[in-house]
Amino acid sequence: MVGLRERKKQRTRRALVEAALKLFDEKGFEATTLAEIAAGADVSTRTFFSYFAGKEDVVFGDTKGWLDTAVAEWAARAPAESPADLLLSMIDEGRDHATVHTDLTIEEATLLTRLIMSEPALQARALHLLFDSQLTLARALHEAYAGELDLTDAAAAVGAIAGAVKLAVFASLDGNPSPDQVWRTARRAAELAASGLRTLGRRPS
Amino acid sequence: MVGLRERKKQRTRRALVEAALKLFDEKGFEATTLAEIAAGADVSTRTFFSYFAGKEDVVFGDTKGWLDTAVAEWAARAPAESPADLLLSMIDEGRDHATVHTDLTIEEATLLTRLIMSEPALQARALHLLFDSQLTLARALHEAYAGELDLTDAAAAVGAIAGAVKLAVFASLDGNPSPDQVWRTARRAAELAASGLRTLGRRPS
DNA sequence: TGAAAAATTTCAATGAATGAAAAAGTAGAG
DNA sequence: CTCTACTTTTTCATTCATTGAAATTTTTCA
Repeated sequence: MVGLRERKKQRTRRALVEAALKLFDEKGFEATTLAEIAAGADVSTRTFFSYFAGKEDVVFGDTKGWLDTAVAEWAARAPAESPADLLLSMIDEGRDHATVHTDLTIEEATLLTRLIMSEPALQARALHLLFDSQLTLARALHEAYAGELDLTDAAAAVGAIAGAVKLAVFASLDGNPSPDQVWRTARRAAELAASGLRTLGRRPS
Repeated sequence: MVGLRERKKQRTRRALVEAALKLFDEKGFEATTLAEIAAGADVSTRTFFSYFAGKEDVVFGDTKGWLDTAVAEWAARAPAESPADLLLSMIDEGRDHATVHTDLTIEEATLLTRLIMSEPALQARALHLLFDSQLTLARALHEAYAGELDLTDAAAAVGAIAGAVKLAVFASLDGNPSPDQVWRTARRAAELAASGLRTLGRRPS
């Protein structure tokens, strides 16, 4: 089923991503022009746009796609657990999910992180992506726990966990933590949000 | 100290904002060109950029400025209350703060909300703005509660409250709520985050 | 092979954003 | 009032992202 055409397209796509990442790394996101990326992948500038909707999309690849898929899967299981527990287990499983559904090397992942951290445009895009899936998840939970959880509360719950994790992880990123440390930070933040902030105030671990 | 020069600049700025808002309302954000905005304010296109860094900035005005100011003020008071209470009181006071420090009519505010809700680019920008001040606030809290609250926990706390409020409010916006209802939603979401999500699961109010 | 279908390239335009130099307007001294 | 220093605005020219359309090349398959 994977004819020459498909194979070629995949190759071109990868070439574009690699060329782009290389250039972004070397000269920065802003300073890299689409013309250069296209040249690096040996295609015309116009062709770039039949693979990606814009410069930023090279960086985020199919993030939206698998975020939506993951959200749908989790939501489907919802009724089995309490909202809080479900949200927590998502963090844990997200870890595996991420490693499986992403085809990036550690180096690439690190580079992407650095890029997103430093480029405002990418940061904004990332936040937007995250926000959208939170909304999707909230709606899904609202459906899943029909009658027990109104949309606003579902949104508040999802937002609280996601917000806690997001900000905690980001804040911790300064110290160049290992992926493992990042996940630990995420889990702690999620626990904190689930248990309530009132438990705060004294020295944490 | 308010010579002709200053007055004129303020007038031009207001003219630009008004022209832009009018056009955005009529034809949408994307469809409006800078040339049209400039024409509407009777200045050259180039002049637009000496007032705003870009098209999006017309919409957000000095949001970043007063967000930062507000954050600084709140953080200064921090040691007086527990982190959770401080965060909660920020919601309440934010309401007054917003009405005082904003020079928009209700109609304009409504229009801006609609715009931001519908234009992805503006949404992304808004999220980014919010994110930045959360980070600032988290750092400020970390300083304020020196020794008692590590940065990651501070970030988690701020992120949880802000995330809950953000998503809950956004989700509730579908029903064209009154400003008052919006603030109530915000407060409920904040309470929820502060008390912990585990309190969820049964019918809320 | 020889189309039909799909992808790529070329060409042309629009619109945002920015730099630089020329032109207009404003403040203040005399 | 009027000249000069200082600011702002306007013009002009350019770069770059993004998009549409037509022409061209590739791939697929009967």
